[in-house]
Amino acid sequence: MDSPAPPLEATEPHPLTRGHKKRERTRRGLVDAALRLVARKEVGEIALFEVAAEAAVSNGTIYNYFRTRDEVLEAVGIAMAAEFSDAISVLNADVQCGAQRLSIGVRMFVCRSAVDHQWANALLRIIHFDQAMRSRLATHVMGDLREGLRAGTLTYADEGVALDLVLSCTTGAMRSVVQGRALVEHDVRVAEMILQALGVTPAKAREIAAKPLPA
Amino acid sequence: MDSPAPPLEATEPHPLTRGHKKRERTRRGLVDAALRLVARKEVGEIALFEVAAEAAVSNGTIYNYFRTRDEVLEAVGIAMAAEFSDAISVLNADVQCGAQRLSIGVRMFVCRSAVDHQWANALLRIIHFDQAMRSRLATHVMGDLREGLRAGTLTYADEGVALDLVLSCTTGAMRSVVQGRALVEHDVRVAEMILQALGVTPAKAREIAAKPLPA
Amino acid sequence: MDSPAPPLEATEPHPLTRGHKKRERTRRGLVDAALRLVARKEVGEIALFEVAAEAAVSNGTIYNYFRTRDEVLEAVGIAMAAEFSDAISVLNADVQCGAQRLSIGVRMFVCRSAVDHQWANALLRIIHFDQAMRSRLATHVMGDLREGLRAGTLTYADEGVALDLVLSCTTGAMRSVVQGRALVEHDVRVAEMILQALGVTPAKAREIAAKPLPA
Amino acid sequence: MDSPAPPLEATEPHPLTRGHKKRERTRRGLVDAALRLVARKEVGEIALFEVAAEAAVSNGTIYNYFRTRDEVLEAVGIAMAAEFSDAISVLNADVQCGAQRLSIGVRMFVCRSAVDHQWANALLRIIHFDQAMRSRLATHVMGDLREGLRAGTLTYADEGVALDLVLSCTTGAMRSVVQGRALVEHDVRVAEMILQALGVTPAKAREIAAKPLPA
DNA sequence: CATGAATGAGACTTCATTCAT
DNA sequence: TATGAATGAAGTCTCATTCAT
Repeated sequence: MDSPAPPLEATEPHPLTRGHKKRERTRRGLVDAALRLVARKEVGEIALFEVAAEAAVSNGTIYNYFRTRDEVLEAVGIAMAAEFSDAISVLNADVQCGAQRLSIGVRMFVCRSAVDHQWANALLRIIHFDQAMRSRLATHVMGDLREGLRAGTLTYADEGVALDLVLSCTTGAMRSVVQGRALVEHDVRVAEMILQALGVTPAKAREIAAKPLPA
Repeated sequence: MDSPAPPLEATEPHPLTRGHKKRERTRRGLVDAALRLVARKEVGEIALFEVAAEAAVSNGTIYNYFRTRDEVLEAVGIAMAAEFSDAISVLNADVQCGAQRLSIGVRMFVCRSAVDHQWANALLRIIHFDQAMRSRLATHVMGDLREGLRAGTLTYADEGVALDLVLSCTTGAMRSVVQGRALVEHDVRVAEMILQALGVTPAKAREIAAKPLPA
Repeated sequence: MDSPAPPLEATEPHPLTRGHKKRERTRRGLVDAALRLVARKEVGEIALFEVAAEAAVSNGTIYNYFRTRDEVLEAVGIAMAAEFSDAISVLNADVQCGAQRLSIGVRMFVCRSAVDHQWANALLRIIHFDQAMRSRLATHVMGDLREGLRAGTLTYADEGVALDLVLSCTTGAMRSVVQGRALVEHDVRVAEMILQALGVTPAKAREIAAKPLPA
Repeated sequence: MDSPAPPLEATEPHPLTRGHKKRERTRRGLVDAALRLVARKEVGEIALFEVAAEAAVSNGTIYNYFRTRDEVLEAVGIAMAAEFSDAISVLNADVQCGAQRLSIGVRMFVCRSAVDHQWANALLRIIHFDQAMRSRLATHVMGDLREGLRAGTLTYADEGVALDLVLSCTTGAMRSVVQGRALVEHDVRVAEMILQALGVTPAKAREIAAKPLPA
């Protein structure tokens, strides 16, 4: 996956085939299996026959769906990215304020990490090796940053640096949580500091960060 | 970033042997070779015969110095850690203020990344796979954080979260720089935001972050 | 090159079935597809799924017509042999003299090779791997040789050696032509030398070889 | 080996290494093993692990000497070619007359085929798949042809066609012999016909072909 | 019959590690 | 101690063949 990543939407090649229902199910099974493995071990250590075994299919079946090992891992990245987009869209539903949205996003990621270590590990690993994943997340964050700037809630010198900060701190916190260094209200603390870094006053930051998460 | 660089060489078993000078040189050559490779490719992709070739020794020679592949990589981590200690010691020389020291540390890491991508890549990769490395950095940062808190310059709710933030943001910025997203005064911007996150007012943060780096 | 083309179709098991027309068409499509592939690559390198793709049928369909990969290739040999019989029958129409018939046969094969490389390649490959093909050609040649001997036009010590010579030289020339080493009147030159080898005087050989080919 | 065959002399990479005696022995063992296999089965059917087994080395050892499967087969072609050059040089030692040399060459190849089927099979297979081999043989034959033409012993319209004829007939005869269709004095008969094809009168051809072979 | 997903044996290749020299 | 040949387990990928739909 170091390769220049062609733009692969990749999910409706034979929409009209007969057995295409089963096909999609198997493919999904393979990607899910791979995701479970990514959650457990380093990407480079995953053998394809493990993926096959985890998905309960034969060794060669993988190659009915992916031309190469890298294509499998790429599909994993894409799948996870899709999930994020969904998850994040839900969060954004009602909230208008950019700073608030940021806070909610950060906290949701941290909280989910605490609850679902597998998910968090998979995410962290994929962000590390799949550049595309990073930029997908960036898109969402960027929107919130700009909204906050426009509304005057946020102040920051450079958008790129701000984006970096949000992403790095969130993933850093997720890693901490996964590694067992979670605290009470870890999510709130992290969000608070991020907001301060983005120019929100400590008091206001504490207030925004403390708001209850949407159900 | 603190503490007078502890002597972390940890590898003088036979201080009085005859060929012991040469032995150390060869060993060092191997570790350096490995470091150069780590700078270029993912740790998991490095083959031992590449290390041997890079160090211009034979395949089997490696096993006169290391029992296993992992031991080689471990040594790489230790070597890099030693270098940090050196690098950081220099920074510590004259500055007393914790916030100031933090700022200088962050900026030095970011600046060096801009100048020496190989170094930065190696560091980022090693932090990722070698847990020990991370805690070594943490020690230094922690000292500065506490000093800042004692002096009243910094305010933060939780030390662990603050530590995470400093480390994540710094490595995040390094990654950005390595990937070509560097800006003018990137280091200053990042330090500024980190200070704000740690409770320093925007004005004061700007002032501290803007101070010239020690030669 | 002799004998009125024996009916070598050998594959009419159910002559009265309903879908039997279509069945034969599909089968023929498969064999033709295989032939096109044989013309392009070495027999051992041809994968069945390529045959299926080339014939625009599904993977498994092949097994409704052939029990095994080798059966497919065997059918290819048989099909090509049938074609030869046809091609050669045409030549036989009017000519009586064995030497003349030989000359015409050789020249036709060489000329067609120049015009249709695919055909030549397929033939050369099949002769190489399918022994049956070789003996089928031999039958035709043998007749002409004997006729020539009886008529006193040809003189040769051993029939087997003469046969070898005719076949080897003809296929050798075909290979040359396919590989781009064709000359003007290549066919005539080759026929001439073969006739000389078979005891025809140079002058007479030249005369026979130069006769125009039947339309 | 379909690739454009780089000019590989390939036999003195590390002439000064310590264990290079053993190295050469192992390499030779591998090529010999491969040759034995080529004599038994089609080139495309030879698996590398068979070569390893035949040479009594481990699977991976092959890759200490060859980068890829094709390189192994290429080495086989080169080895056989070297042997030919040697064999043929010996024949040429004393004989001056081109026609005579041709006759001797053809007969030696046919006779050796009768005695050593493995050798013949290997040669036939390699000529078929390794174009370089063919041109190497051609060089020798060409010299004799030209000498014969100059001396007036041979008469032929085109050198290329004559070359084809000599090579095709000789290999054709070798194949016959290997397949058990050998006759008494097969070699003499073939040489005789080839000479006739090259313009030698039947009487003279018989005389030249019948000369005893050099010890 | 056609389809094409699934199978699984088997091929190629890599590489950490051992060991005789 | 240095060398580098040998090892063999492990992994990636191909493809003939089967079978439920």
